[in-house]
Amino acid sequence: MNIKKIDHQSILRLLEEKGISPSFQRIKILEYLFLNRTHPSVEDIYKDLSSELLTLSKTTVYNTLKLFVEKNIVKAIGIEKDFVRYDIDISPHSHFKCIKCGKIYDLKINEEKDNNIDEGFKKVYSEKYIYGICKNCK
Amino acid sequence: MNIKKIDHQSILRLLEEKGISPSFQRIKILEYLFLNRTHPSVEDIYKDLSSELLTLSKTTVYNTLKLFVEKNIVKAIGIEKDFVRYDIDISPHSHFKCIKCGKIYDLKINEEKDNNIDEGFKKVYSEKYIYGICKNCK
DNA sequence: TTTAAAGTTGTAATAATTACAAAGTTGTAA
DNA sequence: TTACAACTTTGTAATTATTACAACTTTAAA
Ligand SMILES: [Mn+2]
Ligand SMILES: [Mn+2]
Ligand SMILES: [Zn+2]
Ligand SMILES: [Zn+2]
Repeated sequence: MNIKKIDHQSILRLLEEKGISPSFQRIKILEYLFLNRTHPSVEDIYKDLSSELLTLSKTTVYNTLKLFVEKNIVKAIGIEKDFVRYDIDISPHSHFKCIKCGKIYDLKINEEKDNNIDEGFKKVYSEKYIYGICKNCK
Repeated sequence: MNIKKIDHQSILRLLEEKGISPSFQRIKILEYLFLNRTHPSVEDIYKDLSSELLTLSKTTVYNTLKLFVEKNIVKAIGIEKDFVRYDIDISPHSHFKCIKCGKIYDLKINEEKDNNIDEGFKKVYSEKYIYGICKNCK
Protein backbone atom coordinates (compact mmCIF):
# COMPACT_ATOMS: atom_id res chain seq x y z
CA MET A 1 0.00 0.00 0.00
CA ASN A 2 1.49 3.30 -1.06
CA ILE A 3 1.01 6.75 0.32
CA LYS A 4 -1.30 8.34 -2.24
CA LYS A 5 -1.84 11.71 -0.70
CA ILE A 6 0.59 13.62 1.37
CA ASP A 7 0.21 16.68 3.54
CA HIS A 8 2.60 19.57 3.95
CA GLN A 9 3.86 18.24 7.26
CA SER A 10 4.83 14.89 5.77
CA ILE A 11 6.66 16.56 2.92
CA LEU A 12 8.67 18.58 5.40
CA ARG A 13 9.33 15.54 7.53
CA LEU A 14 10.55 13.54 4.53
CA LEU A 15 12.97 16.25 3.46
CA GLU A 16 14.15 16.64 7.05
CA GLU A 17 14.74 12.89 7.36
CA LYS A 18 16.91 12.93 4.27
CA GLY A 19 18.88 15.98 5.38
CA ILE A 20 17.55 18.20 2.62
CA SER A 21 16.76 21.77 3.52
CA PRO A 22 13.17 22.52 2.57
CA SER A 23 13.33 25.30 0.03
CA PHE A 24 10.10 26.46 -1.55
CA GLN A 25 11.05 24.94 -4.89
CA ARG A 26 11.98 21.57 -3.41
CA ILE A 27 8.76 21.39 -1.47
CA LYS A 28 6.71 22.21 -4.56
CA ILE A 29 8.53 19.70 -6.75
CA LEU A 30 8.21 16.94 -4.17
CA GLU A 31 4.56 17.76 -3.66
CA TYR A 32 4.07 17.64 -7.43
CA LEU A 33 5.59 14.17 -7.55
CA PHE A 34 3.25 12.92 -4.82
CA LEU A 35 0.21 14.37 -6.54
CA ASN A 36 1.11 13.40 -10.12
CA ARG A 37 1.93 9.74 -10.20
CA THR A 38 2.31 9.65 -13.96
CA HIS A 39 6.10 9.28 -13.97
CA PRO A 40 6.56 12.88 -15.11
CA SER A 41 9.58 14.22 -16.94
CA VAL A 42 11.58 17.34 -16.11
CA GLU A 43 9.66 19.07 -18.86
CA ASP A 44 6.29 18.05 -17.37
CA ILE A 45 7.25 19.25 -13.92
CA TYR A 46 8.74 22.48 -15.20
CA LYS A 47 5.75 23.33 -17.37
CA ASP A 48 3.15 22.52 -14.75
CA LEU A 49 4.87 24.31 -11.88
CA SER A 50 5.87 27.38 -13.88
CA SER A 51 2.40 28.90 -13.61
CA GLU A 52 2.69 28.94 -9.84
CA LEU A 53 6.44 29.44 -9.49
CA LEU A 54 6.87 32.22 -12.02
CA THR A 55 10.66 32.35 -11.80
CA LEU A 56 11.27 28.61 -11.66
CA SER A 57 14.28 27.53 -13.65
CA LYS A 58 14.58 24.27 -15.50
CA THR A 59 18.02 23.94 -13.99
CA THR A 60 16.42 23.92 -10.55
CA VAL A 61 14.16 21.08 -11.60
CA TYR A 62 17.17 19.13 -12.86
CA ASN A 63 19.17 19.94 -9.70
CA THR A 64 16.33 18.99 -7.42
CA LEU A 65 15.56 15.70 -9.10
CA LYS A 66 19.22 14.79 -9.11
CA LEU A 67 19.32 15.47 -5.38
CA PHE A 68 16.13 13.48 -4.77
CA VAL A 69 17.53 10.51 -6.71
CA GLU A 70 20.78 10.64 -4.75
CA LYS A 71 18.90 10.78 -1.46
CA ASN A 72 16.64 7.96 -2.58
CA ILE A 73 13.41 9.91 -2.52
CA VAL A 74 12.61 9.27 -6.19
CA LYS A 75 13.71 6.84 -8.87
CA ALA A 76 14.80 7.71 -12.39
CA ILE A 77 12.95 5.68 -15.01
CA GLY A 78 14.68 5.01 -18.32
CA ILE A 79 11.65 3.76 -20.20
CA GLU A 80 11.80 6.50 -22.84
CA LYS A 81 14.35 6.73 -25.58
CA ASP A 82 15.29 10.36 -25.18
CA PHE A 83 14.31 11.65 -21.78
CA VAL A 84 14.10 10.52 -18.19
CA ARG A 85 10.95 10.08 -16.17
CA TYR A 86 10.78 10.21 -12.39
CA ASP A 87 8.86 8.03 -9.97
CA ILE A 88 7.97 8.97 -6.41
CA ASP A 89 7.25 5.30 -5.82
CA ILE A 90 10.63 3.80 -5.02
CA SER A 91 9.27 0.38 -4.07
CA PRO A 92 10.40 -2.44 -6.39
CA HIS A 93 8.09 -2.57 -9.38
CA SER A 94 8.37 -2.54 -13.14
CA HIS A 95 6.76 -0.46 -15.86
CA PHE A 96 4.58 -0.94 -18.88
CA LYS A 97 4.50 1.64 -21.65
CA CYS A 98 1.65 1.67 -24.13
CA ILE A 99 3.16 2.23 -27.57
CA LYS A 100 -0.16 3.65 -28.73
CA CYS A 101 -1.17 6.24 -26.13
CA GLY A 102 2.20 6.56 -24.39
CA LYS A 103 0.82 6.04 -20.90
CA ILE A 104 3.06 4.40 -18.30
CA TYR A 105 1.54 1.77 -16.02
CA ASP A 106 3.03 0.29 -12.87
CA LEU A 107 3.43 -3.47 -12.72
CA LYS A 108 3.91 -5.65 -9.70
CA ILE A 109 7.12 -7.58 -9.84
CA ASN A 110 7.23 -11.35 -9.76
CA GLU A 111 9.55 -10.97 -6.81
CA GLU A 112 12.86 -12.76 -6.95
CA LYS A 113 12.41 -14.57 -10.20
CA ASP A 114 15.17 -12.15 -10.96
CA ASN A 115 17.94 -14.19 -9.63
CA ASN A 116 19.25 -15.76 -12.73
CA ILE A 117 22.50 -13.93 -12.11
CA ASP A 118 25.65 -16.01 -12.19
CA GLU A 119 27.46 -16.92 -9.02
CA GLY A 120 29.90 -14.19 -8.13
CA PHE A 121 27.88 -11.34 -9.57
CA LYS A 122 26.24 -8.88 -7.20
CA LYS A 123 23.03 -7.14 -8.16
CA VAL A 124 22.68 -3.56 -6.96
CA TYR A 125 19.48 -2.59 -8.73
CA SER A 126 17.50 -3.47 -11.81
CA GLU A 127 14.92 -2.12 -14.19
CA LYS A 128 12.34 -3.81 -16.31
CA TYR A 129 10.36 -2.18 -19.06
CA ILE A 130 7.55 -3.80 -20.99
CA TYR A 131 6.18 -2.22 -24.14
CA GLY A 132 2.84 -3.05 -25.68
CA ILE A 133 -0.78 -2.05 -26.07
CA CYS A 134 -2.84 -1.09 -23.06
CA LYS A 135 -6.43 -2.04 -22.29
CA ASN A 136 -7.83 1.30 -23.42
CA CYS A 137 -6.08 1.21 -26.78
CA LYS A 138 -7.24 -2.19 -28.00
CA MET B 1 23.28 -22.07 -29.13
CA ASN B 2 24.12 -18.92 -31.00
CA ILE B 3 26.03 -18.46 -34.19
CA LYS B 4 29.36 -17.19 -32.93
CA LYS B 5 31.28 -16.95 -36.16
CA ILE B 6 29.86 -16.12 -39.49
CA ASP B 7 31.28 -16.36 -42.97
CA HIS B 8 30.87 -13.94 -45.81
CA GLN B 9 28.29 -16.12 -47.49
CA SER B 10 26.06 -16.20 -44.42
CA ILE B 11 26.25 -12.44 -44.08
CA LEU B 12 25.11 -12.06 -47.67
CA ARG B 13 22.37 -14.61 -47.19
CA LEU B 14 21.08 -12.85 -44.09
CA LEU B 15 20.92 -9.49 -45.83
CA GLU B 16 19.26 -11.10 -48.84
CA GLU B 17 16.67 -12.79 -46.62
CA LYS B 18 15.75 -9.48 -45.10
CA GLY B 19 15.57 -7.69 -48.43
CA ILE B 20 18.55 -5.47 -47.73
CA SER B 21 20.93 -4.81 -50.59
CA PRO B 22 24.43 -5.77 -49.56
CA SER B 23 26.46 -2.60 -49.76
CA PHE B 24 30.08 -2.74 -48.65
CA GLN B 25 29.32 -0.66 -45.58
CA ARG B 26 26.36 -2.78 -44.52
CA ILE B 27 28.35 -5.97 -44.91
CA LYS B 28 31.20 -4.59 -42.85
CA ILE B 29 28.95 -3.29 -40.09
CA LEU B 30 27.03 -6.56 -39.89
CA GLU B 31 30.25 -8.52 -39.87
CA TYR B 32 31.54 -6.28 -37.09
CA LEU B 33 28.46 -7.03 -35.02
CA PHE B 34 28.93 -10.77 -35.43
CA LEU B 35 32.59 -10.58 -34.48
CA ASN B 36 32.25 -8.09 -31.59
CA ARG B 37 29.60 -9.36 -29.24
CA THR B 38 30.21 -6.63 -26.71
CA HIS B 39 27.00 -4.69 -27.40
CA PRO B 40 28.91 -1.94 -29.21
CA SER B 41 27.72 1.63 -29.63
CA VAL B 42 27.62 3.65 -32.84
CA GLU B 43 30.81 5.30 -31.66
CA ASP B 44 32.54 1.94 -31.13
CA ILE B 45 31.55 0.68 -34.55
CA TYR B 46 32.48 3.93 -36.26
CA LYS B 47 35.87 4.18 -34.61
CA ASP B 48 36.82 0.56 -35.20
CA LEU B 49 35.70 0.40 -38.80
CA SER B 50 37.10 3.78 -39.80
CA SER B 51 40.62 2.41 -40.13
CA GLU B 52 39.46 0.03 -42.81
CA LEU B 53 36.66 2.09 -44.35
CA LEU B 54 38.49 5.40 -44.63
CA THR B 55 35.49 7.40 -45.82
CA LEU B 56 32.91 5.83 -43.51
CA SER B 57 30.44 8.36 -42.18
CA LYS B 58 28.89 8.21 -38.76
CA THR B 59 25.57 8.91 -40.43
CA THR B 60 25.96 5.67 -42.37
CA VAL B 61 26.47 3.79 -39.14
CA TYR B 62 23.32 5.36 -37.70
CA ASN B 63 21.37 4.69 -40.91
CA THR B 64 22.52 1.12 -41.12
CA LEU B 65 21.77 0.27 -37.51
CA LYS B 66 18.35 1.86 -37.82
CA LEU B 67 17.70 -0.32 -40.86
CA PHE B 68 18.97 -3.45 -39.10
CA VAL B 69 16.74 -2.77 -36.10
CA GLU B 70 13.70 -2.25 -38.36
CA LYS B 71 14.45 -5.48 -40.22
CA ASN B 72 14.98 -7.30 -36.96
CA ILE B 73 18.61 -8.19 -37.50
CA VAL B 74 19.83 -6.43 -34.37
CA LYS B 75 18.31 -5.16 -31.14
CA ALA B 76 18.82 -1.73 -29.61
CA ILE B 77 19.84 -1.93 -25.96
CA GLY B 78 18.95 0.96 -23.68
CA ILE B 79 21.15 -0.02 -20.77
CA GLU B 80 23.20 3.18 -20.88
CA LYS B 81 22.01 6.58 -19.80
CA ASP B 82 23.16 8.58 -22.79
CA PHE B 83 23.78 6.32 -25.76
CA VAL B 84 22.41 3.21 -27.37
CA ARG B 85 24.15 -0.13 -27.65
CA TYR B 86 23.38 -2.74 -30.30
CA ASP B 87 23.09 -6.49 -29.99
CA ILE B 88 23.41 -8.98 -32.84
CA ASP B 89 21.81 -11.55 -30.55
CA ILE B 90 18.08 -10.95 -30.94
CA SER B 91 17.05 -13.97 -28.90
CA PRO B 92 15.20 -13.13 -25.69
CA HIS B 93 17.72 -12.43 -22.95
CA SER B 94 18.47 -9.68 -20.48
CA HIS B 95 21.59 -7.71 -19.63
CA PHE B 96 23.84 -7.09 -16.67
CA LYS B 97 26.02 -4.00 -16.52
CA CYS B 98 28.93 -3.87 -14.13
CA ILE B 99 28.92 -0.42 -12.54
CA LYS B 100 32.64 -0.78 -11.89
CA CYS B 101 34.20 -1.89 -15.17
CA GLY B 102 31.27 -1.05 -17.43
CA LYS B 103 31.17 -4.44 -19.11
CA ILE B 104 27.82 -5.76 -20.33
CA TYR B 105 26.99 -9.42 -19.72
CA ASP B 106 24.20 -11.46 -21.25
CA LEU B 107 21.79 -13.15 -18.89
CA LYS B 108 19.43 -15.99 -19.58
CA ILE B 109 15.85 -15.07 -18.98
CA ASN B 110 13.67 -16.92 -16.53
CA GLU B 111 11.30 -17.42 -19.42
CA GLU B 112 7.70 -16.44 -18.93
CA LYS B 113 7.88 -15.35 -15.35
CA ASP B 114 7.27 -12.11 -17.15
CA ASN B 115 3.59 -12.41 -17.43
CA ASN B 116 2.47 -10.33 -14.55
CA ILE B 117 0.73 -8.08 -17.03
CA ASP B 118 -2.89 -7.30 -16.35
CA GLU B 119 -5.65 -8.90 -18.35
CA GLY B 120 -6.32 -6.84 -21.45
CA PHE B 121 -2.77 -5.61 -21.89
CA LYS B 122 -0.72 -6.96 -24.77
CA LYS B 123 3.04 -7.23 -24.49
CA VAL B 124 4.99 -6.52 -27.66
CA TYR B 125 8.50 -6.61 -26.29
CA SER B 126 10.37 -6.02 -23.07
CA GLU B 127 13.77 -5.15 -21.71
CA LYS B 128 15.43 -5.95 -18.45
CA TYR B 129 18.60 -4.37 -17.18
CA ILE B 130 20.44 -5.39 -14.04
CA TYR B 131 23.20 -3.23 -12.61
CA GLY B 132 25.78 -4.42 -10.14
CA ILE B 133 29.32 -5.69 -9.64
CA CYS B 134 30.72 -8.42 -11.84
CA LYS B 135 32.85 -11.37 -10.81
CA ASN B 136 36.08 -9.79 -11.97
CA CYS B 137 35.50 -6.57 -10.05
CA LYS B 138 34.85 -8.00 -6.60
C1' DT C 1 24.30 43.96 10.76
C1' DT C 2 27.90 41.18 8.55
C1' DT C 3 29.19 37.40 6.30
C1' DA C 4 29.60 32.82 4.43
C1' DA C 5 27.24 28.94 2.83
C1' DA C 6 23.45 27.15 0.38
C1' DG C 7 20.12 27.57 -3.21
C1' DT C 8 18.30 29.48 -7.57
C1' DT C 9 18.56 31.29 -12.04
C1' DG C 10 19.77 32.17 -17.00
C1' DT C 11 22.87 31.23 -20.37
C1' DA C 12 26.33 28.66 -22.57
C1' DA C 13 28.39 24.19 -23.52
C1' DT C 14 28.07 19.26 -24.46
C1' DA C 15 26.87 15.26 -26.87
C1' DA C 16 23.90 11.81 -29.07
C1' DT C 17 20.91 11.61 -32.64
C1' DT C 18 18.30 13.19 -36.74
C1' DA C 19 17.47 16.01 -40.95
C1' DC C 20 18.85 17.14 -45.21
C1' DA C 21 20.86 17.91 -49.54
C1' DA C 22 24.74 16.91 -52.50
C1' DA C 23 27.57 13.39 -54.47
C1' DG C 24 28.43 8.68 -55.65
C1' DT C 25 26.88 3.94 -57.02
C1' DT C 26 24.09 0.38 -59.15
C1' DG C 27 20.92 -1.85 -62.16
C1' DT C 28 18.23 -1.72 -66.10
C1' DA C 29 16.00 -0.22 -70.47
C1' DA C 30 16.91 1.69 -74.79
C1' DT D 1 27.32 1.24 -74.34
C1' DT D 2 24.57 5.07 -72.63
C1' DA D 3 21.01 7.32 -70.04
C1' DC D 4 18.44 7.51 -66.23
C1' DA D 5 16.17 6.62 -61.98
C1' DA D 6 16.50 4.53 -57.60
C1' DC D 7 19.31 3.63 -53.93
C1' DT D 8 23.26 4.56 -50.83
C1' DT D 9 26.70 7.23 -48.67
C1' DT D 10 28.60 11.35 -46.97
C1' DG D 11 29.34 15.85 -44.53
C1' DT D 12 27.25 19.40 -42.36
C1' DA D 13 23.69 21.61 -39.92
C1' DA D 14 19.83 21.26 -36.72
C1' DT D 15 17.70 19.34 -32.73
C1' DT D 16 17.24 18.28 -28.02
C1' DA D 17 18.04 16.54 -23.33
C1' DT D 18 21.21 17.34 -20.02
C1' DT D 19 25.22 19.50 -17.62
C1' DA D 20 28.47 23.30 -16.49
C1' DC D 21 29.04 27.53 -14.73
C1' DA D 22 28.96 32.06 -12.92
C1' DA D 23 26.05 35.71 -11.12
C1' DC D 24 22.48 36.70 -8.10
C1' DT D 25 19.42 35.75 -4.05
C1' DT D 26 18.16 33.70 0.24
C1' DT D 27 19.16 31.73 4.66
C1' DA D 28 21.19 31.27 8.98
C1' DA D 29 24.79 31.92 12.10
C1' DA D 30 28.03 35.14 14.50
MN1 LIG E 1 6.21 3.45 -11.17
MN1 LIG F 1 22.99 -9.34 -25.37
ZN1 LIG G 1 -2.75 2.95 -24.53
ZN1 LIG H 1 33.24 -5.44 -13.61
